[in-house]
Amino acid sequence: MPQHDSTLQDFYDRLFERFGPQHWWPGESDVEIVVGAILTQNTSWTNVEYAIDNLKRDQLLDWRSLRDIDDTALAERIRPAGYYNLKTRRLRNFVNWLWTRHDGDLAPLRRAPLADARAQLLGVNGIGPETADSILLYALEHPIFVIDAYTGRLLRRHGLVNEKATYGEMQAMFHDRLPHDVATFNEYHALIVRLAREHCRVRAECAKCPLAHHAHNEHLR
DNA sequence: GACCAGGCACATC
DNA sequence: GATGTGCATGGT
Repeated sequence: MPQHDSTLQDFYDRLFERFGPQHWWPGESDVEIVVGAILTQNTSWTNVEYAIDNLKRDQLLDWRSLRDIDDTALAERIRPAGYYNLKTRRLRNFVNWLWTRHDGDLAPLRRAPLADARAQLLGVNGIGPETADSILLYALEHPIFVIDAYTGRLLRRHGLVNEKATYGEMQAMFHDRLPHDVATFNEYHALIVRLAREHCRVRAECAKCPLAHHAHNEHLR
Protein backbone atom coordinates (compact mmCIF):
# COMPACT_ATOMS: atom_id res chain seq x y z
CA MET A 1 0.00 0.00 0.00
CA PRO A 2 1.57 3.28 -1.12
CA GLN A 3 2.29 5.93 1.48
CA HIS A 4 1.82 9.54 0.47
CA ASP A 5 1.93 11.01 3.98
CA SER A 6 5.25 12.78 4.33
CA THR A 7 4.69 13.94 7.91
CA LEU A 8 7.36 11.70 9.41
CA GLN A 9 9.88 12.78 6.79
CA ASP A 10 8.97 16.38 7.52
CA PHE A 11 9.46 15.86 11.28
CA TYR A 12 12.86 14.40 10.61
CA ASP A 13 13.91 17.29 8.41
CA ARG A 14 12.83 19.85 10.98
CA LEU A 15 14.43 18.10 13.90
CA PHE A 16 17.69 17.64 12.04
CA GLU A 17 17.72 21.23 10.91
CA ARG A 18 17.25 22.41 14.49
CA PHE A 19 19.47 20.03 16.41
CA GLY A 20 21.94 18.63 13.89
CA PRO A 21 23.51 15.18 14.09
CA GLN A 22 23.33 13.55 17.51
CA HIS A 23 26.15 11.00 17.21
CA TRP A 24 24.30 8.18 18.92
CA TRP A 25 24.38 5.76 20.82
CA PRO A 26 26.05 7.60 23.74
CA GLY A 27 28.64 4.87 24.34
CA GLU A 28 31.61 3.74 22.38
CA SER A 29 31.79 -0.07 22.55
CA ASP A 30 29.13 -2.63 21.67
CA VAL A 31 29.27 -3.88 25.29
CA GLU A 32 28.49 -0.41 26.54
CA ILE A 33 25.55 -0.11 24.16
CA VAL A 34 24.04 -3.44 25.16
CA VAL A 35 24.53 -2.86 28.88
CA GLY A 36 23.13 0.66 28.55
CA ALA A 37 20.12 -0.59 26.61
CA ILE A 38 19.23 -3.02 29.39
CA LEU A 39 19.95 -0.62 32.23
CA THR A 40 17.88 2.19 30.74
CA GLN A 41 14.65 0.18 30.81
CA ASN A 42 12.11 2.51 32.41
CA THR A 43 14.98 4.53 33.86
CA SER A 44 16.50 7.95 33.22
CA TRP A 45 19.77 7.99 31.31
CA THR A 46 21.54 10.02 34.00
CA ASN A 47 21.06 7.17 36.46
CA VAL A 48 22.31 4.70 33.87
CA GLU A 49 25.45 6.79 33.43
CA TYR A 50 26.34 6.42 37.09
CA ALA A 51 26.06 2.65 36.73
CA ILE A 52 28.13 2.57 33.53
CA ASP A 53 30.76 4.78 35.15
CA ASN A 54 31.03 2.32 38.03
CA LEU A 55 31.52 -0.58 35.62
CA LYS A 56 34.12 1.35 33.62
CA ARG A 57 35.98 2.46 36.72
CA ASP A 58 36.33 -1.14 37.81
CA GLN A 59 37.18 -2.33 34.30
CA LEU A 60 34.17 -4.61 34.11
CA LEU A 61 32.74 -3.38 30.82
CA ASP A 62 33.73 -6.32 28.65
CA TRP A 63 32.02 -9.65 28.00
CA ARG A 64 34.56 -11.74 29.89
CA SER A 65 34.47 -9.65 33.06
CA LEU A 66 30.70 -9.54 32.99
CA ARG A 67 30.62 -13.31 32.64
CA ASP A 68 33.01 -13.86 35.55
CA ILE A 69 31.73 -11.31 38.09
CA ASP A 70 29.27 -12.64 40.65
CA ASP A 71 25.75 -11.29 41.01
CA THR A 72 26.32 -9.46 44.27
CA ALA A 73 29.33 -7.56 42.92
CA LEU A 74 27.49 -6.73 39.70
CA ALA A 75 24.36 -5.55 41.52
CA GLU A 76 26.53 -3.26 43.64
CA ARG A 77 27.93 -1.52 40.54
CA ILE A 78 24.63 -1.05 38.75
CA ARG A 79 22.66 -0.01 41.83
CA PRO A 80 22.19 3.65 40.78
CA ALA A 81 20.32 2.53 37.66
CA GLY A 82 17.47 1.21 39.81
CA TYR A 83 15.74 -2.21 39.71
CA TYR A 84 19.21 -3.53 40.34
CA ASN A 85 18.25 -7.07 41.32
CA LEU A 86 16.07 -7.41 38.24
CA LYS A 87 18.67 -5.86 35.96
CA THR A 88 21.43 -8.00 37.40
CA ARG A 89 19.38 -11.02 36.36
CA ARG A 90 18.73 -9.58 32.89
CA LEU A 91 22.37 -8.74 32.28
CA ARG A 92 23.29 -12.20 33.53
CA ASN A 93 20.77 -13.78 31.16
CA PHE A 94 22.15 -11.88 28.20
CA VAL A 95 25.83 -12.47 28.98
CA ASN A 96 25.31 -16.19 29.67
CA TRP A 97 23.38 -16.51 26.44
CA LEU A 98 26.03 -14.65 24.44
CA TRP A 99 28.79 -16.94 25.72
CA THR A 100 26.79 -20.13 25.40
CA ARG A 101 25.35 -19.40 22.02
CA HIS A 102 27.98 -17.19 20.35
CA ASP A 103 31.16 -17.70 22.36
CA GLY A 104 31.00 -14.19 23.82
CA ASP A 105 31.05 -12.47 20.45
CA LEU A 106 28.40 -10.26 18.84
CA ALA A 107 29.86 -10.66 15.35
CA PRO A 108 27.63 -13.61 14.36
CA LEU A 109 24.57 -11.51 15.18
CA ARG A 110 25.92 -8.64 13.14
CA ARG A 111 26.22 -10.94 10.14
CA ALA A 112 22.91 -12.74 10.69
CA PRO A 113 19.73 -11.75 8.83
CA LEU A 114 17.88 -9.03 10.76
CA ALA A 115 14.79 -11.12 11.46
CA ASP A 116 16.90 -13.99 12.75
CA ALA A 117 19.03 -11.78 15.00
CA ARG A 118 15.91 -10.10 16.38
CA ALA A 119 14.22 -13.41 17.15
CA GLN A 120 17.32 -14.59 18.97
CA LEU A 121 17.51 -11.44 21.10
CA LEU A 122 13.82 -11.61 21.97
CA GLY A 123 14.40 -15.16 23.17
CA VAL A 124 16.56 -13.88 26.02
CA ASN A 125 14.49 -13.27 29.14
CA GLY A 126 14.61 -9.55 29.91
CA ILE A 127 15.09 -8.43 26.31
CA GLY A 128 11.84 -6.99 24.93
CA PRO A 129 11.11 -5.23 21.63
CA GLU A 130 12.68 -1.87 22.45
CA THR A 131 15.83 -3.30 24.01
CA ALA A 132 16.24 -5.77 21.15
CA ASP A 133 15.80 -3.07 18.52
CA SER A 134 18.20 -0.70 20.30
CA ILE A 135 20.83 -3.43 20.28
CA LEU A 136 20.09 -4.31 16.65
CA LEU A 137 20.32 -0.72 15.45
CA TYR A 138 23.04 0.78 17.60
CA ALA A 139 25.32 -2.14 18.42
CA LEU A 140 24.77 -4.46 15.45
CA GLU A 141 24.01 -1.85 12.79
CA HIS A 142 20.87 -3.48 11.47
CA PRO A 143 18.35 -1.11 9.84
CA ILE A 144 15.42 -1.19 12.29
CA PHE A 145 13.57 1.67 13.98
CA VAL A 146 13.43 1.88 17.77
CA ILE A 147 10.10 2.82 19.32
CA ASP A 148 10.33 4.19 22.84
CA ALA A 149 8.00 6.03 25.21
CA TYR A 150 8.93 9.37 23.62
CA THR A 151 8.18 8.16 20.12
CA GLY A 152 4.82 6.73 21.19
CA ARG A 153 3.88 10.04 22.78
CA LEU A 154 5.04 11.98 19.74
CA LEU A 155 2.89 9.90 17.38
CA ARG A 156 -0.18 10.00 19.64
CA ARG A 157 0.00 13.69 20.47
CA HIS A 158 0.24 14.55 16.80
CA GLY A 159 -2.69 12.27 16.02
CA LEU A 160 -0.63 10.01 13.77
CA VAL A 161 -1.74 6.86 15.63
CA ASN A 162 -4.61 6.07 17.96
CA GLU A 163 -4.25 5.71 21.71
CA LYS A 164 -3.70 2.00 21.74
CA ALA A 165 -1.38 1.52 18.80
CA THR A 166 1.05 -1.34 19.36
CA TYR A 167 4.82 -1.28 19.18
CA GLY A 168 4.76 -3.11 15.86
CA GLU A 169 2.21 -0.75 14.34
CA MET A 170 4.22 2.32 15.24
CA GLN A 171 7.43 0.74 14.03
CA ALA A 172 5.75 -0.16 10.72
CA MET A 173 4.82 3.49 10.20
CA PHE A 174 8.46 4.50 10.24
CA HIS A 175 9.49 1.51 8.14
CA ASP A 176 6.83 2.28 5.54
CA ARG A 177 7.70 5.94 5.22
CA LEU A 178 11.46 6.23 5.53
CA PRO A 179 14.50 4.87 3.72
CA HIS A 180 15.72 1.68 5.38
CA ASP A 181 19.20 2.72 6.30
CA VAL A 182 21.01 2.56 9.62
CA ALA A 183 22.09 6.20 9.57
CA THR A 184 18.55 7.54 9.15
CA PHE A 185 16.95 5.29 11.77
CA ASN A 186 19.81 5.98 14.17
CA GLU A 187 19.60 9.74 13.75
CA TYR A 188 15.81 9.95 13.86
CA HIS A 189 15.44 8.10 17.13
CA ALA A 190 18.26 10.14 18.66
CA LEU A 191 16.59 13.38 17.55
CA ILE A 192 13.29 12.38 19.16
CA VAL A 193 15.05 11.72 22.45
CA ARG A 194 16.83 15.06 22.14
CA LEU A 195 13.53 16.84 21.53
CA ALA A 196 11.90 15.20 24.52
CA ARG A 197 14.79 15.67 26.90
CA GLU A 198 15.98 19.14 26.21
CA HIS A 199 13.37 21.05 24.33
CA CYS A 200 9.81 20.12 25.17
CA ARG A 201 10.23 19.96 28.93
CA VAL A 202 8.21 23.10 29.53
CA ARG A 203 5.35 24.73 27.66
CA ALA A 204 7.21 27.95 27.00
CA GLU A 205 9.92 26.07 25.14
CA CYS A 206 7.37 23.99 23.31
CA ALA A 207 6.02 27.06 21.57
CA LYS A 208 9.37 27.29 19.81
CA CYS A 209 9.38 23.58 19.12
CA PRO A 210 10.58 22.65 15.62
CA LEU A 211 7.35 20.70 15.21
CA ALA A 212 5.11 23.51 16.44
CA HIS A 213 3.66 24.11 12.98
CA HIS A 214 1.80 20.85 13.47
CA ALA A 215 -1.22 20.83 15.73
CA HIS A 216 0.25 19.30 18.83
CA ASN A 217 -1.40 20.89 21.81
CA GLU A 218 0.66 19.16 24.44
CA HIS A 219 4.38 18.97 24.84
CA LEU A 220 6.13 15.66 24.35
CA ARG A 221 6.98 14.96 27.91
C1' DG B 1 7.07 14.29 49.57
C1' DA B 2 5.02 13.32 45.18
C1' DC B 3 6.10 12.39 40.59
C1' DC B 4 8.85 10.86 36.82
C1' DA B 5 12.23 8.10 33.96
C1' DG B 6 14.53 5.68 26.55
C1' DG B 7 10.54 -1.73 29.77
C1' DC B 8 9.67 -6.18 30.72
C1' DA B 9 7.82 -10.47 32.58
C1' DC B 10 4.40 -12.59 34.95
C1' DA B 11 -0.18 -13.32 37.25
C1' DT B 12 -4.92 -13.21 36.81
C1' DC B 13 -9.35 -12.80 34.78
C1' DG C 1 -6.31 -10.74 24.43
C1' DA C 2 -6.62 -7.23 27.86
C1' DT C 3 -5.40 -5.40 32.19
C1' DG C 4 -2.73 -4.96 36.58
C1' DT C 5 1.52 -5.25 39.28
C1' DG C 6 6.41 -5.52 40.91
C1' DC C 7 10.77 -3.85 40.19
C1' DA C 8 14.32 0.95 42.81
C1' DT C 9 17.25 4.74 42.13
C1' DG C 10 18.22 9.80 41.75
C1' DG C 11 16.54 14.34 39.74
C1' DT C 12 12.90 17.96 39.71
